[in-house]
Amino acid sequence: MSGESAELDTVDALVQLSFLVQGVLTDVAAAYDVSLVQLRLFGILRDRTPGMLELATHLGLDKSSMTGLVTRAEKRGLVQRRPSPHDGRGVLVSLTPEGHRITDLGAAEITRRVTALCADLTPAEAADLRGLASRIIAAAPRR
Amino acid sequence: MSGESAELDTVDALVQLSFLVQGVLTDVAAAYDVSLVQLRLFGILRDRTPGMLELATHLGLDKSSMTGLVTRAEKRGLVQRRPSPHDGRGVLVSLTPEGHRITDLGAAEITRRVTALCADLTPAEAADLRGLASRIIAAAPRR
DNA sequence: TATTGTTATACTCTATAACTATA
DNA sequence: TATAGTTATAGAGTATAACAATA
Repeated sequence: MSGESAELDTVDALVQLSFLVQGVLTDVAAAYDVSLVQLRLFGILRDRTPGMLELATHLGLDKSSMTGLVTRAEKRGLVQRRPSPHDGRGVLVSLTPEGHRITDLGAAEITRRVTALCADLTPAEAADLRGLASRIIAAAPRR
Repeated sequence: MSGESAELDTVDALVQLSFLVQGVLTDVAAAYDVSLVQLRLFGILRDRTPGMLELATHLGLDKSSMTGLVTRAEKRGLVQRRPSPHDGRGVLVSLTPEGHRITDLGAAEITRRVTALCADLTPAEAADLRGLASRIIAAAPRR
């Protein structure tokens, strides 16, 4: 919440760091002319071919919000809907080759730029940071 | 970008941590029925009484986006516009008492919940985390 | 009846371009 | 001319409620 720099307490440091990282994610998404939510959607589709409800759960959205999200990505040729073979009501969403391509490029760019943020840390310090962050993540309630 | 838990590299750990913290911020904002951007706006107004262009710069928005943002907050009685005494074209934006109230409550709640995220860290570990995060923030290009 | 997904509707947030009014 | 701000417009993203089709 606070202002420029100066001495930061732990809460301010974590909040500002989160804005820094999210800024990178948003920038990278924008470079491919998609939103951060779209990029998260594509990240999920990298490993899976879920239905609309499952996607909505993972992204924390209402199912009705998924319809527009997927439709817009579909119109741009980045994802596709296919009828579920097991359930006549369901559709399965998957990446197209083009969607896969920008997902991979985006992920690589995110890795590059977040790594660059840590350029001033020694390998041991980066490992410390990874360990502390991982413990916070592991302890946090599953969302 | 990755999935559940398992071993995280430094980039994944920072990305997931940023979502965790941003989730807290968004939750707290939603508890007061405002958006995260609104809460950031109020945070700026805590210390200052800027004009629209200055606000737009701080929030990384176009000036035209500020108009609606401020107007919606103004309609809810959380901020107010006053004509600038020095420049007949300008307006100065400030918090109302009610706006100040929810800003303070929101900030306290954020502190509480982000601190809770770190509950499993020892004081020394929290200090390490603060130091590492602060260095990343200090090294990052001013946005 | 319950579940999956879409549609209709309404609102916030955002940007671009054109405009008004001051400087 | 340049600057501060608003308006008009368009589109993404979101939710609620009502709906259709299938289970």
